[in-house]
Formats: sequence, C-alpha cells, structure tokens
Amino acid sequence: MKMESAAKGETRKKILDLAEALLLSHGYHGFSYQQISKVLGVRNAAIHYHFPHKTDLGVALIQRYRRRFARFTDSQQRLGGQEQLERYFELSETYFAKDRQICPSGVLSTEFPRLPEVMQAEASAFIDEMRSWAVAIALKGRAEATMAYTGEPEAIGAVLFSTLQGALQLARIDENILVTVKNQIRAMLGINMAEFTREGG
Amino acid sequence: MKMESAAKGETRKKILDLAEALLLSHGYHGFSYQQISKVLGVRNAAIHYHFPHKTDLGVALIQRYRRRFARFTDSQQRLGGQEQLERYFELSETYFAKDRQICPSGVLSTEFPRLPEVMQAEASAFIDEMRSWAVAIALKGRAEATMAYTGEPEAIGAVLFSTLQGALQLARIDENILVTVKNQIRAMLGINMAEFTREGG
DNA sequence: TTGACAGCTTACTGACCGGTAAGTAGAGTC
DNA sequence: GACTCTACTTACCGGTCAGTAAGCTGTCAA
Repeated sequence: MKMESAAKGETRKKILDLAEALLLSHGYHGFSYQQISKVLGVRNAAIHYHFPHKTDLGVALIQRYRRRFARFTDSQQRLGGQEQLERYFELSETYFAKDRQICPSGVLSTEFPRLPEVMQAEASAFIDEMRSWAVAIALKGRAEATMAYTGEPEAIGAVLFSTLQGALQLARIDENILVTVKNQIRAMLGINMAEFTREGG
Repeated sequence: MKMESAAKGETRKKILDLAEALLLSHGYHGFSYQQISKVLGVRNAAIHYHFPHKTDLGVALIQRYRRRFARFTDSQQRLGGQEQLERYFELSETYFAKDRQICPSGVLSTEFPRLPEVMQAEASAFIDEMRSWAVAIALKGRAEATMAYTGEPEAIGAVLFSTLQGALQLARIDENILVTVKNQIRAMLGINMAEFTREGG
C-alpha cells in the first residue's frame, strides 16, 4: 500500500499548520492530537513521532511565530510609522478573517497560568517582542512627527497592543468593534483619517 | 455520620464561588467538576445534583455576573464620569490582585466559539452590558466636560473596554502594563493626572 | 545484500472528562 | 408511624485525553 511517506518534513509542516489554526481558534488546551491526526489521515502516534509531547508542539508553534514575526518587523523597518501601524492593523484583520481566530498573544496570555513552563518562557519572549514592535511604531511616528500624542511611546505601544488584543477577542461577539477601535486609535494618534478612506473600510 | 447537610443553598453558593475563581483563572474548559468537588469535600455527583450539566453551571455563573454588574453600575449612576472611570479601573485591579485572574469578558470572548449556545447568548448579553457601561462613562465625561477627547463616546467606550481586557491578560506576563495603560487612557481622555496622584499608585 | 534509519502503524495504558442510576440519611409534614 | 422531599452518596458508564512500546516498510548508503 503506502507508497510515499510524505516528502520529508512535509507531515511535520502540515501538523504545525493545522495545530496553529486550532490553537488560534480553540486554544492550547482546546485542541487534541486526535483532531490533527483525523484531518491529516494519519494515526495519533504519527503526531507523537514528530512531537513526542504536546508541549513540544506548543513550543515549536511559538518559536515559529517568533521567527515569522521577526521577519515581519524586519521587512518593515524602513516604512514610515503610519504605514507600520496600518500593517499592524492588517495583521489583526487577517486573524479575524480566518475563522474568527484571535491573535497568538491573546491565546497565550489567557492560558498562561496553565501552560507548561517551557511554553511560558517562549510565550513571554514572544509577547515582549510584539509589544516592543508596537512601541517602536509609536516612537517612529513621534520622531517623524506623523503622529501626535501625549505621553511616552512605551505607554502608547502598550495601549496599542492591549487594545488590539482585546478588540480581536471581542470581535467574536461584535464584528464592528475592530474597525471602531482602529479608527479611534488613529484619531488618538493624531492621524488624519482622510488619508485612509481610500482603503474603503 | 453526616449531621448537617449544608444550610440550604450553601453548597450551591460554594460551588458557584469556586467555579467562578476557576473560570477566571483557568477558563471554562479549563476546570472540572472534580476540582470543585475535591475542594468542597463532596462527591462529583453532588455538583451534578445542583448543576446537572456543566452548561447549567456556566449559565448560572454568567447570570450572576450580570446581576452583580447591574448592581455595580446602578450604584454609580450619580457619580461623575471621572469617578466612574476610576471604579471601572479598580474592577480590573481587583481581578488581577486575586490570583492573576482575568475579567469574565476576556475568558468568555476567548472561549466563545467553543461555548455551548445558551452560554454564548448569556455571554453576548453580558459583554454588551459591559461595553455599554464604558460608553456611558465616556458620554458622561463629555457631557460634564470633565473629559476631553476626539471621536464619539461609542468609540471611546469600545477602546476603553478592549484595552482593559487586553491589558489584564497581558499583565500575567508583565505586571506593569495595567498601570501604564490606565495612565495613558487618563491622558488620552484629557484627565489631569495630578488629581489621582493622591491615590499613591 | 545487508544494515541502518526515517516515518510511520497497530495496539495499548492509565488518567480524567462529563454524566447517570440507584440508593440513603435526615428533616419536616400529616 | 408512614410519606415526602432535599441533599447528598456509591458505583458506575462511554468517551477522550496524552503518551508509549513494539512492529513494519520503503529508501538509501556501504
């Protein structure tokens, strides 16, 4: 029977992709190896072959997020603060569009106390990187004078990060909150709304 | 043996109290009847006697929140917008102080897609009430001219609600974010910080 | 041709999950 | 003293969870 045993690392990637979707929609404790193996058409133990413990899978997921997020920010270092902010906004829009997922930081911080220690460490580092990026955006916006706000960039970044995380979760109950919140943040950062009406949304 | 079979409705209340703490720290799917019965010193089936299905317990918890929150807002109708805002802030502080709990809306919106339908309906109503109160605060602040902001009260309320929900979750990783975010919100609402330094932090 | 290894499978374990049926002790009512 | 109700208990159930041991198969290198 079995002819191709998956072109090396292919199954592993499929597992990660599926686990990621399940993590963002159901949470870490909300998905099982069974759910993954059923969709992939393999046995439960096949998942355990690639990720002996569920913790290993969890850690791998966060590490992949961190690599991905690092590439994301790297690719935007040269953009202006306003453009960076809009890309940041788009990130959350993407999550919501995909089966009403919430952002990884939302899942991880909510489940944090019940996460295995190694995952907590990875999650802390990841969340720190996300918040730092929000701060960097605020800092750039002020330096360029394309944003105008009272208070320090650190505080603006913290608000930006917290607000989007909360709004993305609440969007599951009221879809409109994401757009409302983004517009209000733009207003609070002194960004001329007219510049973004061309986006049509 | 057994002499007192709990002074009528006492066990039921104990179950609710324990379940509430577990809900806010571990989530709805993150606690079990076993955990409750073990602490209470009763058998599993005793919990099922009071709440036949876990869904019943979940609904009862949200309904109790809604009653409590209605009393909370009722008692503050006559306060000024700034005072109302500070009470709102204190709410989140209370959750965090109690074993790093997060707010019920955070748990419920995060787990929303996996919640039983009856719980989803209750959760939606509850979250709507919480957001409405945030809007009411912003509205009052503007009417009294004790707050100054651009944009509509609806948007300010949405930001206020989202931000606190997110910050409360992120406080599990970085404790400082709650204070930072609150100060920044005050600044964004044009509230004179000096007025609140008497609180000492 | 043999041997090693990757990538699985079959078959299982023990713990825990929510939930149920049947029985029982005590208190209150008639 | 019999009846009834509340508030449980004991003793299960089937299902699902993460995890493991041992076996099988195709590929590739020596």
